[in-house]
Amino acid sequence: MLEIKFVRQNFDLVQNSILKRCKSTNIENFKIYDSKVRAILQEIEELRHRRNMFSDKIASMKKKGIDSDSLVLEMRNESETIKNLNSDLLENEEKLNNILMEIPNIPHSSVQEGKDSSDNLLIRTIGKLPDFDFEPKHHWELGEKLKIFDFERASKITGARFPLYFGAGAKLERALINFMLDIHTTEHGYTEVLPPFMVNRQSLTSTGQLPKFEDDLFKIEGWDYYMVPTAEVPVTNIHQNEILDESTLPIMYTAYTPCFRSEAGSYGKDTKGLIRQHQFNKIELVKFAKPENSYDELERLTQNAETILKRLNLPYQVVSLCTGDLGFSSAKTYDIEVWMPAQGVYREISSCSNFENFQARRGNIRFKRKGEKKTELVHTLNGSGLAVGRTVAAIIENYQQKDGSIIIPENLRPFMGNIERISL
RNA sequence: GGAGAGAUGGCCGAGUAGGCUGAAGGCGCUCGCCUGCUAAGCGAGUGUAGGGCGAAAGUUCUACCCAGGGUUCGAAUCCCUGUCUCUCCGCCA
Repeated sequence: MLEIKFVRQNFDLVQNSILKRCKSTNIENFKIYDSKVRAILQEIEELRHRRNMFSDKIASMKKKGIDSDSLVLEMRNESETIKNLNSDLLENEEKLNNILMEIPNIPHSSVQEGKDSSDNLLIRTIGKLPDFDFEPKHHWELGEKLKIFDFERASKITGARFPLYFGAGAKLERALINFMLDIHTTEHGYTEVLPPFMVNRQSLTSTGQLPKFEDDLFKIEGWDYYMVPTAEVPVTNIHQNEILDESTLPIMYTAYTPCFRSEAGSYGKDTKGLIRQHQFNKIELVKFAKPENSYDELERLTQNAETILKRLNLPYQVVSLCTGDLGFSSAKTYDIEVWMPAQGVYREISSCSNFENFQARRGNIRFKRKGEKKTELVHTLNGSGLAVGRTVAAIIENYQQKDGSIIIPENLRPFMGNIERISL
């Protein structure tokens, strides 16, 4: 959320930034409701001031034994007026707030203007593409042949787009989770967190999934709970409504969670394999940083995610999302895309963002500098480190052999009982 | 699932026969003093948000004692609903 004062004073800039994002959010009514709210508020405050004064007067009259009935009667009416004005106020405030909650973050000045992913800026390309002397197969073909996953049976258990791993496949997924968590905790200094896998409405509002993107979520019927779409939500909300001590910043957490997404609007896209599932595993990196450091922290966080790919010897590229492709809450985002040989394309495997104080304002996450009395909003950042299912897919495709077996990346072997390859 | 107790400022913790209590006290924090360092000690200050006036220091008004309703001229204090925490019983991985 942007600060209401900022929107009021920089209305054109805000509107412009929505245009740059190629979004159609209409904020014209902001001005109307804003001035209405302010006018009503002023009136109420005056009336309340009067009421407070006369209440004191009534108190002292009663003490002295003076008759105050007429004054009481008058104040009774006035209280009624205040009550009516107040419901008027609430109504307008709600409308104003709804608009405010749907305004996306302002892109950082370094973010390239563009309409969609085709305008994203390539930052770097790392690693050597594998050189096959045969036609590389898709991971789902290889995986099903090796009997390490079975999408048919998964759909029987639940429905389309759910994973079901067996044997070395299940182990590979688990090994990667441990591999990633170990590197982030022991080498990059993150604290491991295991959060709830369901979150409430307030938490999703803090991080920006709600109110706008309810359709993307799985909701628990009869509860105010939702399945986590990403660990970003529970982990960022650890410090919801807190005032952090400056000396603890940056706070760095890493968490494994499964992620649940309805994938509304993506029917027909990536229908096969592990790329787009309703449930997938992900390791998340989350930081709470001081404003002046947050862009350095973003670079570091992105590199932390890249480290995993480097250790696995998977080729990838990093792109900076253009304004049109940027997520709602983000001011700047780097996507890390891993090479998928069968399709011959780079696919997103991590998304690392700086939200500046956009989420912090919604979640009321602040810090206090030593010697200062004012609190400030922290900057929040997060990124995948990495999406596990897609990493499995990438390993299978990049490490496939002519005979259909899969070589296990060397650094991962200690986590796989030291086996060197998955074969029939 | 049944029965109780509680929710107050950065933290701990007073305050319920309704009216200068934005809220005692303590801790913490900030500034100053003192002790050749440190610790201790002494003094002063120290909530948040919004609005008015002021160049600023400041000043003034409004709101906030879990949340939302209600009673009342007036509620941290009374009533209702909800949420969360704790204790006991039951059940259970």
